[in-house]
Amino acid sequence: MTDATTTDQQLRLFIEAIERLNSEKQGVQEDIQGKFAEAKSQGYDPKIMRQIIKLRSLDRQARLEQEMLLETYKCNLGID
Amino acid sequence: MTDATTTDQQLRLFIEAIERLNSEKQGVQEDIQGKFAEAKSQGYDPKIMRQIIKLRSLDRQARLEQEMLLETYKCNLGID
Amino acid sequence: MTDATTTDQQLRLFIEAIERLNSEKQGVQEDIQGKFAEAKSQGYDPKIMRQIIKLRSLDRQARLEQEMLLETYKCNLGID
Amino acid sequence: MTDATTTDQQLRLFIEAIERLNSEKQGVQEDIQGKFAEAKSQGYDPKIMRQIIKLRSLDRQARLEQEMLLETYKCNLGID
DNA sequence: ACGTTTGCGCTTTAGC
DNA sequence: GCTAAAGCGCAAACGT
Repeated sequence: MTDATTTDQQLRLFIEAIERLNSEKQGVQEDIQGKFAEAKSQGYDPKIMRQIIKLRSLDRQARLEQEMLLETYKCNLGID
Repeated sequence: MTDATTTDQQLRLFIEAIERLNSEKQGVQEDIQGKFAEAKSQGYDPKIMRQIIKLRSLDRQARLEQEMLLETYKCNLGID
Repeated sequence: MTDATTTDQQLRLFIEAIERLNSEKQGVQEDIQGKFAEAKSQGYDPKIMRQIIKLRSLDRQARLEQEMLLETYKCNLGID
Repeated sequence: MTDATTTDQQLRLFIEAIERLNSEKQGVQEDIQGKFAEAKSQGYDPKIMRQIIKLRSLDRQARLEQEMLLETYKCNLGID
């Protein structure tokens, strides 16, 4: 077996692994859409649901930023 | 327990289920990035790899389209 | 004057207008970096400054999302 | 007025100046998108336009590089 | 100077 | 089919 073949084989494995993960991700995405559809069939508005999810995400991010900022201040003041 | 409470509870469950799936999706995405990083450390160019994956995906789509078309014909002709 | 020439001229004007706006944008970006540099020379940490700005932006976004959500609820309940 | 207050005030001014410049930048960005929308409504493909602008930009960069190189030589030779 | 990491812009996809 | 939003890739900025 030549080096070139070995190398190509390695690349092929990487590519196939990534493609498999992409399929997995797509599957999860379909599950998400299924959940939205299910909720919609129960009378919930998907648009509002997305806004709520977005808002909760923003709140989480803001809180994490707060903590990071505090941490940075502490580092700058030599408090560890 | 009032109807309103039941409804809110149901909505909450949908929201949390979707948020959980979002986390799952994010995890898979991180795995993908890990694979790219691993490939990069082996000397492969991630940008080129993405192009390859895209091309293979397009080919796959074309092939699936062909298969769907064939299936449609078969259905139309009563062959199954 | 042919139609083709007229069309090309119009496209050219669009392109040049956009390129000019891009230059303008780049100029503003340089002003921003100048401000960061000025602040840094006064002893302020650009990293912390960026975090503060980011945080204030997140807060603004969250507030806007809140208002949008409220508005959507009102629409759904037929309150205008 | 304490030093701390002075410092905070100065930081605040920097932050607000940068936020104002960010708004300005965002405004220019919106103008750009407006131009693209206008071009699109005239039948031009924004995607292709972006490719053209990118190409012209690359050419310009190469030209600027040449000019910088020339400048470097001039400095090295004491010509200014 | 390089590598890492974050922010910004584009592309694509989902909803109307 | 179009508009709007979310995810992704790229590039610039920071730290080492």
